[in-house]
Amino acid sequence: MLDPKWIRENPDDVRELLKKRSHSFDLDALLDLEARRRAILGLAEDLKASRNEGSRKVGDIKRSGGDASALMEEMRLAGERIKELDAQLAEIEEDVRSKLLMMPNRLDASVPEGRDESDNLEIKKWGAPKEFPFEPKPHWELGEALDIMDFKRGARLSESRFTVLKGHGARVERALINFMLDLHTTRHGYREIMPPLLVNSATMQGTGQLPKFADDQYKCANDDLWLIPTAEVPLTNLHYGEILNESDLPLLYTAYTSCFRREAGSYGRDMKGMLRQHQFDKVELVKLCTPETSYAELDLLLGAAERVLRLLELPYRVVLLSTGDIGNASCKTYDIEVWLPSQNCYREISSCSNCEDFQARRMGTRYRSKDGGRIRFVHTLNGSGIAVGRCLIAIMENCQREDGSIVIPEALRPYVGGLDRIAV
RNA sequence: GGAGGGCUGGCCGAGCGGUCGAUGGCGGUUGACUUGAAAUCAAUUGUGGGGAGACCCACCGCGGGUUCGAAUCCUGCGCCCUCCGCCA
Repeated sequence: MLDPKWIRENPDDVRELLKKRSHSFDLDALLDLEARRRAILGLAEDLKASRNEGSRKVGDIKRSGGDASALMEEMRLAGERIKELDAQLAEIEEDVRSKLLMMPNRLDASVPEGRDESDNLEIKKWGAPKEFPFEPKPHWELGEALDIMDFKRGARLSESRFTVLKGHGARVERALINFMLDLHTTRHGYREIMPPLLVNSATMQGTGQLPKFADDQYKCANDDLWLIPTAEVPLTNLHYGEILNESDLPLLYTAYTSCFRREAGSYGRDMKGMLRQHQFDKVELVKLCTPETSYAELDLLLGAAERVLRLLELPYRVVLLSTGDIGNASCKTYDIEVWLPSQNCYREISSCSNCEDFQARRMGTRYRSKDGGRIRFVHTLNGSGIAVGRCLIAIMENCQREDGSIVIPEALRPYVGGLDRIAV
């Protein structure tokens, strides 16, 4: 959520922002509503001030044994008028808030302008795509041949975009989770969290999934609970409504969770294999920090995610998302894309964002600064560290041999009981 | 699912229908003492909103109601805790 005061004082900046994000939002309607809100607020507050004073006088008169009935009648009428104005105000305020919740975040100056992902800026490349002396197979062919991925039964149990991992497939998935969590907790200073996978509406609103993106989420029919689309949601909201001490910052959290996404609007895309699933595993990284440090923290977070791929020796590149591709809640986002030989291109495996105070405002998460104790909103950051299922795919495709077997990266072997190869 | 208890500031906790935005303690900040720290003492310290400002308004889980006036009375709801039942 943006600061409403900033919005009404800088309408031109807001208009430019909306244009850059190609976001259709009726700013004039909001500004209009805000003006009405303040006008009515002024009336109501003046009336309340006079009622407060009148009530004090009634008390004084009664204590000294006088007759206050005329003043009491006057105050009763004022009270009725106040009730009317308060009702109008409540309606307008709710309207303002629901509009504010639909607005996107501001953009960092370094974000390149563009229409879509083709305008993303490549920042760096690490490792070189391997040259195969044979035609590399896609992971779904490898997975079915090795009997470690079962798409047919996944679809039968649930529907399409659900996959069953079997044997070494399940084992490597689990090994990757442990490998990543160990790395982030022992080398990067993150605290491991095991959060709920079902969260309430307020929590989903805190990180920005609601109200705008309700269609992308799985909702429980009989409860106010939603399946999390990413551990970003429970991790970032851990300190919902709290005032933290600056000395406690930055807070670094990591969690492995399953993630659930309806993938509405992506019909037909990536239907083969398990690149795009309704349920997938992810290790997430989240930071709460001060505004002064958030961009330095973003670089560190990106580095932590990159390290996973480096240790696994998987070639990747980092791109800076353009204004046309960046998420609604983010000021600046780096995507890490891993090389997938079967697709002959890089595919997203991590997304690292600085949301500044956008989520903190929604969550009411603030901190008391060391100097003078001023209270300010924290900055929140999140990134995948990294998507586990896609990492499994990347290993299978990048480390495949001509005979259809897969070589396990050395760094992962301690996590799979020394297994160095998956073969038929 | 059944029965009971609770929800007040950063935290803990007191609160009579009328200067209660709220006693007190802890914590924070500042100062004194100290080479420094601890301890001790003193002062100070809620959040949000409106206004150029003096200042004003709101907030005691949330929403209604009674009243000139509600943290306090009535009412509906939510959440938390305890016990019983069921259960991995």
